[in-house]
Amino acid sequence: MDKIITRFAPSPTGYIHIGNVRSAIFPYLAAKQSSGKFILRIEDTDRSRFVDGATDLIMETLRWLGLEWDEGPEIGGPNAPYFQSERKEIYQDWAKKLLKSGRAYIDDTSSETIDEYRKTDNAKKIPFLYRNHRPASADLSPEESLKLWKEGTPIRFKSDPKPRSWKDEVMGDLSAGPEVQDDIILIKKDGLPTYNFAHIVDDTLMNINMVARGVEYLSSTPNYLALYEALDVKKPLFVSLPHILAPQGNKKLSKRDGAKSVTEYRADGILPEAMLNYLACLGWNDGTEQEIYTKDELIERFSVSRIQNSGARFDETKLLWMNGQWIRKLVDEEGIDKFFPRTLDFWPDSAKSYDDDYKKRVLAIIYDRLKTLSDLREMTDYFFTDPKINVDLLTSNRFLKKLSEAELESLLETTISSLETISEDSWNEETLKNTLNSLLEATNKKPAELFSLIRISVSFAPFSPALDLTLSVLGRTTTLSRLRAVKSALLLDGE
RNA sequence: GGUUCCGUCGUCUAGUGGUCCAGGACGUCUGGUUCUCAUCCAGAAAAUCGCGGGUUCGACUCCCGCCGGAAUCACCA
Repeated sequence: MDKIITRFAPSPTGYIHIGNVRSAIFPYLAAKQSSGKFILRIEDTDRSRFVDGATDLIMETLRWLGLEWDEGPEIGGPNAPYFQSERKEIYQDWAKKLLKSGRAYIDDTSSETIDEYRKTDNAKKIPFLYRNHRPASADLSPEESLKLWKEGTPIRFKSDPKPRSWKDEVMGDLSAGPEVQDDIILIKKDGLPTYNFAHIVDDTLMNINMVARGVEYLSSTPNYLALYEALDVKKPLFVSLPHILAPQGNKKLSKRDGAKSVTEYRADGILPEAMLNYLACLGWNDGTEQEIYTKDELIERFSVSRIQNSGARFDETKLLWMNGQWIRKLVDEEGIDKFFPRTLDFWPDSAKSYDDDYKKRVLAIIYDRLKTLSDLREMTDYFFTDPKINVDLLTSNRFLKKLSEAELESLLETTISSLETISEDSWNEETLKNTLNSLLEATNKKPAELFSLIRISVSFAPFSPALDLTLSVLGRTTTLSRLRAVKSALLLDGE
């Protein structure tokens, strides 16, 4: 297979959200699969939309997802620089080539005049095409144009409108008529190129042979085709990526509908593995029924031809499910010790004073009910701090409400004395399980009653892991003191 | 408005003329796992394959028309 050299070419206008990160993921997978190259190029030719720090945000996102680039900012490479703003002369040289071959012209028509053209055409109900209004300078000889051009004068492409057809790896065979081809701006008044021109120059220079971008570029492709021809350079493979749709409606997901940045999900406790997996499988599948893929599996199975050609809706619920799957997969495969560092930012404040070893023990019994790492904050508080005793919660429990407070108190008394017989050294899951079981027999209570009582007394949480595990991690001292505290509270309440 | 693209369960999708009265996953519901919540397991409901014609012995799959949705029409990318 030919090596695929491709690129992700964002504009530094803000963060990357889930709606546009696919145009990084898919080309990355294609490049890696073919042992090719994935290049990061920053398209910062529009200085009015430039946002400070956006490039860092973009790089951070790519790195978090594990999409390392082979050439680009901070890494360098044979085609540096990778910021378009630093490549101005290159584009101007290429534009001059077009001037020289008569395929471009200098044009200082004011935007007011252009607006007027547009208005009159609209009034006449004919589609506005700039090539119907070419200025006199379009007829200048190449030598004159070249001599007259100076920075500050825009350069326009002299289009060659005719029916064009091309192949898109996702959409299939496409075609468009001459009516969509026009004299597009190559070099702007500020001397910088437009995207339309710059990306073709850069892609050519960087030997890029596959261009993946959103479907919004589909309608400009005929113009690009004309440019490739006029420049006499090789065309890349075109890959059009359908949009990701917002949760409601049929519009593409955008920041306006509150599309979160990819890294915001990191703060929410989403694993990069899950995010990559989810995003890759949104609008792509390998034809099997597999749902969970590692990055290496994605690289191995990926194919552009299996990218869906209609838009896909972003479904956070499924992402959450997938994240839970990944938490379990990673812990089960790599163990708690290796997984633990990922959880560091997500423990409740009350956990601060506890050592890693204790937190790991908590994690080991709780991880299989996490959907996100941030669930840790709500789910583990009682392991680190004594819960607030709430007698009502206890007495209104559906299994306990048929017992009187006196009965509950005496049950607790029995439990305490029974647990006291376990020494500090033998306080573990197994002993606890046995003790709890004999307690069940001795008291002649249903597990629903006895275990609910103990569980609630010790946690006052809506749920907890299995009782023997919970008590074993809490430890002898804490367990007993919490049970005693509830017993006294019950006594007080009864008076 | 012109041009282009798209159209299978609520959602993501499998499906390239018969093996599909349409399969999987998320979500929902039910049951099981000594208490809870979750996991896990078992099961259920859920798509007249956008609509209408045609081709064919046979169409979700091919052709035509229509409808619906989206994208684009910048000295933005």
